[in-house]
Amino acid sequence: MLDIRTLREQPDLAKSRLASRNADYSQTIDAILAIDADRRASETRLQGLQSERNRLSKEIGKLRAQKQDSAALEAEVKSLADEMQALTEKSNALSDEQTALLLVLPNFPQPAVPVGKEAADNPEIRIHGEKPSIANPKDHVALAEALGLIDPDRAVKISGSGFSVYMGQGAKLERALLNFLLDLHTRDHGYTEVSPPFVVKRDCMVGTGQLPKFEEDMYGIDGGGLFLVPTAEVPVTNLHREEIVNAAQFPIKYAAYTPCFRREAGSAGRETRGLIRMHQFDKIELVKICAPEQSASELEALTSDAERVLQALGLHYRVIELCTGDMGFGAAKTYDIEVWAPGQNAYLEVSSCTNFEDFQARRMNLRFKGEDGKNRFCHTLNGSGTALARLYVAILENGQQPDGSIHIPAALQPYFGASKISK
RNA sequence: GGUGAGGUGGCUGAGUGGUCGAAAGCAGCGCUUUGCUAAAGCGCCGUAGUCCAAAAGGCUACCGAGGGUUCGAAUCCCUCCCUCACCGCCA
Repeated sequence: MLDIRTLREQPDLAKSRLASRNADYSQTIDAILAIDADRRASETRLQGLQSERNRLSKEIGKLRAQKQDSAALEAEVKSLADEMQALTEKSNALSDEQTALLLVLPNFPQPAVPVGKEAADNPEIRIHGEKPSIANPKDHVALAEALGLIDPDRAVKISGSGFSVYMGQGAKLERALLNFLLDLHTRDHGYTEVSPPFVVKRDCMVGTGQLPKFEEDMYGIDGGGLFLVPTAEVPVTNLHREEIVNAAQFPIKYAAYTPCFRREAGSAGRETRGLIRMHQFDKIELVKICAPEQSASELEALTSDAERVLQALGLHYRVIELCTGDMGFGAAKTYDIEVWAPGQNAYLEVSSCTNFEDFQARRMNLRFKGEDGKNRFCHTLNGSGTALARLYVAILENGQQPDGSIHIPAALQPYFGASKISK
């Protein structure tokens, strides 16, 4: 959520900073400012009446204490009631309206973020390793089915399209990856492991920015009061919502595994083959909470931590920076990490590392006490470390051998218990 | 799920209709004094909104949340949430 004061004091600057996103928000900002002015006028008037009421009520108390007649004053206070009631309702309605609009306004991209409209405009920041030379690479679906690692048909039978079932060695590979990733980040990168609920309240979804704007992409349950988590970002970042955290703990670093549930509404037919885009997938998420001054360098470190996953597994990847038009709703700056998948002849996004600055913190009222004693909003960041299904795709497609077996990267072998998968 | 108790400022905890944003203690900050690894005294010490060009300052709201009664609500009434204890059920 953007600061209403910024919008009020520098509306033109605010409009220009949002102009590079792929929608025009100037009308929304104008609407917010009109509501804000109306709201404040109503509140000022109301507060004047409240003040008058309070003053008269104290007079009444004094008169009664002295056994004197207070009927005239009581009538005067009563005469204020109708206008006070009307102003209270108006102020509340305007306040709700203002908040509702503020919640659908995206974050400002950082000034240095490259301006662009779509994915093709995202600059490549760095590239690691090289594409392996594999003659006539098979794709992961063919490889996995041949080895019995997944069972797509039965997944559809029990849950519908967009779900997967891992079987036998396939299931064990998934479990090995989870343990490998959590160990890597907690042991080598200093993250604290968190195992959160997979269901969260609506307020949490608003806090991290999934709601109210993207409800159609979420799985709501219990009449809309609870949601299946679309990413561990939601429960983990919200752990400290409505808190004033101790700045001495900064940067707070959490690593969490959860399954991720996404409707993927509107993306039917896109990248739907195999494990690449699903309604449920596993992911290790890295979350950081820090002071504003730290967030820029923490984003670089976070991205580096996620890259280490691919380096350790010997996978070729590249890092791109998202342009203004391609960045997520709450993002101020985002790096995507894309791993090479020979069977797809394409790079697959396996991690998205984002600095949200104070956008989420303001929504969830997450603060710390500054050195001057004032409460300030924290900065929040998160990044996948990494998504599992696409990493799984990369391991199968990069590890495929001419005999149909799959080579398991050395770093993963202690977790998997074997150096290859074969029939 | 049942019964009972309870939710007050960073913490403990008083307060059952009026001058209570709220006693007191602890913690924190500042000053003073004496000195020695601390003590005493004094002062300050919640959050948010709003008014003012800004500062200073004023005003309003907030005692789990939301409604209601009243001239006036931390205090009375209703609904809900949460915590604790015991019982029931259960992986």
